[in-house]
Amino acid sequence: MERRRESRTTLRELAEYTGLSPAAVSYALRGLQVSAETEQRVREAAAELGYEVDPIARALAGGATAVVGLLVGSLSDFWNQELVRAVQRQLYAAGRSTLVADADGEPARELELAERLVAQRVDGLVVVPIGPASGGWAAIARQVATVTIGDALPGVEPAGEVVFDNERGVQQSLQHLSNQGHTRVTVLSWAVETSPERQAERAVAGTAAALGLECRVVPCAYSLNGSRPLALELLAGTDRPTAILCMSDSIAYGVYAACAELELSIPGDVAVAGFGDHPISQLLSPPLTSTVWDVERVAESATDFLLQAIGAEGPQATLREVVAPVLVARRSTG
Amino acid sequence: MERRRESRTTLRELAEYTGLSPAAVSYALRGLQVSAETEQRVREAAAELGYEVDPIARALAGGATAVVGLLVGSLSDFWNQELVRAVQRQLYAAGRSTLVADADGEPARELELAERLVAQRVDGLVVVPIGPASGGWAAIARQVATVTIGDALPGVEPAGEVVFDNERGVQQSLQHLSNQGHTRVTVLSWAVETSPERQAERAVAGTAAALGLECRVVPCAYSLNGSRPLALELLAGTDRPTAILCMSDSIAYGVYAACAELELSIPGDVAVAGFGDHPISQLLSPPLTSTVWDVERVAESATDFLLQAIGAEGPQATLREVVAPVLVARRSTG
DNA sequence: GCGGTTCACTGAACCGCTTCACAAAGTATT
DNA sequence: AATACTTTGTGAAGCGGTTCAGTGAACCGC
Repeated sequence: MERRRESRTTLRELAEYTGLSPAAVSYALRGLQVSAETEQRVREAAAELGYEVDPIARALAGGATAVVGLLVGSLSDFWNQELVRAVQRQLYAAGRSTLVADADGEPARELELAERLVAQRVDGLVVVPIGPASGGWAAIARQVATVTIGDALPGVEPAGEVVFDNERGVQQSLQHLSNQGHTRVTVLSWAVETSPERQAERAVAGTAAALGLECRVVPCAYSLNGSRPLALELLAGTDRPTAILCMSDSIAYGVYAACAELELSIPGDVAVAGFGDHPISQLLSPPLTSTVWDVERVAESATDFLLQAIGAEGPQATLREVVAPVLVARRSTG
Repeated sequence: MERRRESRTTLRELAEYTGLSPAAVSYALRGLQVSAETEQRVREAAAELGYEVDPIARALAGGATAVVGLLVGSLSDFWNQELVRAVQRQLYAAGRSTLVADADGEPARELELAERLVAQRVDGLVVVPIGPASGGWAAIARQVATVTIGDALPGVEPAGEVVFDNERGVQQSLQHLSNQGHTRVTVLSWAVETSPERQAERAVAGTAAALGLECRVVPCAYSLNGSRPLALELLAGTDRPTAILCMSDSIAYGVYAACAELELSIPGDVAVAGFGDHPISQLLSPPLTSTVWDVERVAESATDFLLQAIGAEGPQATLREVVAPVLVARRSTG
């Protein structure tokens, strides 16, 4: 396409203009080492000439890029889409750009994407992992401030993490289903086979036992299209569960679709509960019972943590926030 | 956070290792100017040393970044979220990363974001505008290959554009509503006040007249939360329309929410039609009548155009694709 | 009035890659 | 055999910032 950059004014030009050395200007622009008077003068000159630092040059020279990588395990999941939007917005407000990468449900792709982001010199990394994270993350976290949302990364002491209290979330959901008189519930969770000890599953087993529920965990892709065929199979079978707990609203949508195809009524024939509470869930018919993980709140904490970590001098203690589940009972569970 | 980049091997090291000059290696890595034999040797050495070019350095020196900017007018719109996912995936397949920016419904913010993306040295720009695009776009398009999706950018001859045949889309929708016996329809469109001559509105007026419909166009934000209050007002009023045509499914969702609050039945009390056909729309009750704009297809064309433009030598003719509307009649319109 | 600090600023090297002008060697042309 | 192109490769100058060692002036206590 043979496009030319319009030549923006450079720091050197600004230096000449102000009669200072490039070094002085560089410092002045960052409020370092120079007298208030000089800083002022440089600022004004910069405004006059319409000067703006070149993020690329700054990055190469070892400075910050003002770009943050946002690595999402599966962008097919609607809740994650909302999360991306929210994080993106927060980072924008903090003057940073967002490099988004989607592992598209392939755990193996995550690390590669992370490396790519690091190569792009992102100042920080927000990871919404989809297990099982292979090794190699430690090296990433060593090079760049990393915050995780949801699952943890193995062998990594991230700068910050926002974790969902899935255990309590599952407990509440199962409790609720049990209260509604359900006894046979299937849990659709994308993570089961990949990391056997994961919270949610332990919680399922424990709580189910306590409640006397007959409970089964079935692995399921993290999207509408992933869950529909599975749900069809599940619901068409002879030992249809009386309730399905989906570890994401997107999964629940697939179940709704399957029910529509099989002409099963919710919650009459089978109750359905989601996780995450996407804005659309309350518009479904029946409105979907779900567990709220406040997207905005999560995004805010994550970016807070990240910005703190980026700003901090040495390695700090891991910042951590556990997000409490809030069950919203709607009509999909009776 | 005081994080150190692990020192990757540099091109200079690779040059020493192979006994060539840095220049030769640089050329070899890009398959330029050197003998096949040398190229081979360099490639092998690169593999041995685990060398990978530094995208930042390359960008600064004037090469390509392999990063594409994706600028979305409103990421609150669910269809746009899907579009971002799709474009992101396509670009990933082409070996490129995506810098996502969301104007968050503020037309004024778009240009600033675009400039930021250009400053980041993106190789190309995909813009999903929300009008009215102010001037300044021409400068952007001159610097970087630009593809638009949906509305056009004023004063710009983009490298490519994917446009929706909104005119026919609206025609079909109104025709359909008319066929269902509706006479008073309100169109919710985010763009009305901002650019009076815009396609859709002209189409509305024209078609409405032809069909003998009493038709009103009301400007509306491009999201669920934006349309709900508006819909409440509209539906609570005395001269409630018999049908509402929403220029995005997200808008329609807000109308559903309003109907639920007011206990109005769809399509009994008011018919609703959307635009874009988000995957969830068919799960609503009643399933939403909408007009399909195939996201994957749109994303593919857009990235195709962009990659061609990036690869091309001189300015080319604008690549253009008009996406035809496909009306999917569901129960929300009776 | 003198060593010792601190403050404000400069010069030059450097980040890692690209590119331009040019050289050496090989091949074609007349 | 002399001239003129190719082909393959080199050296050095950028790209636009940052940073580090160093310099001169001002300030300090005594």
